[in-house]
Amino acid sequence: MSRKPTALPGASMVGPPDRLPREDTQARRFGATRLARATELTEDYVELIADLMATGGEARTVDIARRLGVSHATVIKAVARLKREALVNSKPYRGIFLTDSGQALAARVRARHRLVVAFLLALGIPPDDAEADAEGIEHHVSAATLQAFARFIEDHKP
Amino acid sequence: MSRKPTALPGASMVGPPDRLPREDTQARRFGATRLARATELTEDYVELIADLMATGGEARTVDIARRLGVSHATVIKAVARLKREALVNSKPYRGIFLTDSGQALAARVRARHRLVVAFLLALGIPPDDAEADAEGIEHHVSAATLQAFARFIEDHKP
DNA sequence: TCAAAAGTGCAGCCAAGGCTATAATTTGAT
DNA sequence: ATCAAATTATAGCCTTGGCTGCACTTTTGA
Repeated sequence: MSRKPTALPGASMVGPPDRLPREDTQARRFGATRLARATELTEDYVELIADLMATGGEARTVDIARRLGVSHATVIKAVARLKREALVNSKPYRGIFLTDSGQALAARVRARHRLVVAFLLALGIPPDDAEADAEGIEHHVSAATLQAFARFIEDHKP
Repeated sequence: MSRKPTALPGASMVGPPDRLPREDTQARRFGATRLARATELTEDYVELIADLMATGGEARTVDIARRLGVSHATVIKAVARLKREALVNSKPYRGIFLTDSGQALAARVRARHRLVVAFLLALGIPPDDAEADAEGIEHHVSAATLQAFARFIEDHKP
């Protein structure tokens, strides 16, 4: 069978950067996607906490759990992680609060989310699907794509 | 503090279906996104295996590992899971093969991937970003959105 | 006021998806 | 034919993100 030598890391690199999706290119892309996946939940939590505080004045474990559809124990563990990452503060039996960097992240995430939803709506996608899809898509949109979305919305103003 | 009653599951539902994103709606959306996340890797593997077989005639553990940028041990574990899910076949020290349902899934995933990339390109996003973003986005695109993407591409043919 | 309900926290379990290190098998070259 | 290199497999460990069950505070309301 083939047993092709498959270009070792340190290999020559004499030829032109061939136009085929080189292995390491794809590997880098997968790595990036993997990283994005890891930050998805963080972004979801921070965005949700900001939302709860904005509308109800406080973010409680049980509220987050209900909105996310997970058990409260899961939320407590996640919040512990967010605390380690200095995105939230909390004291036992007192609510959960965003730190400054938590708020900054929330603002960024929120803006991006709105833009993605607006874009999907401008494309003519039904609101329910737009919201649902945005939830998953928003975490994987590069700056270039975000810009393109914004441009499209601008060009399709009523 | 507020301590709002938060509409229990079986609750009356007398009032109008209020326009705010109801808790359970959002919870359902998050659940769906969570599910999508769980299937992402499956889809990536199946797509990659199909690709390797199409171009090189076989899919080997080490090839998959290199393309994905993970260790071979990780691949072996993932393949074991795919086997449990009846998407691939494999015998020790022999390659990895897609079952019928594996091939069907691969075909679907591949078509969707191409469509998403084509859409991003049609939007004017640079090829590199388009490819990278598609990798993450493709797993979160509903049928409705996919249709909208196809329509857009059609409408923007040169 | 004080007991029940609601909310919070903790321990321990599971599966997934990573890893390294070690063992086993196959392949290729001499 | 043999032996080294490549490939494949296994074992054991870690973290994350789920869960349930139990214990502990806080809040509420009779």
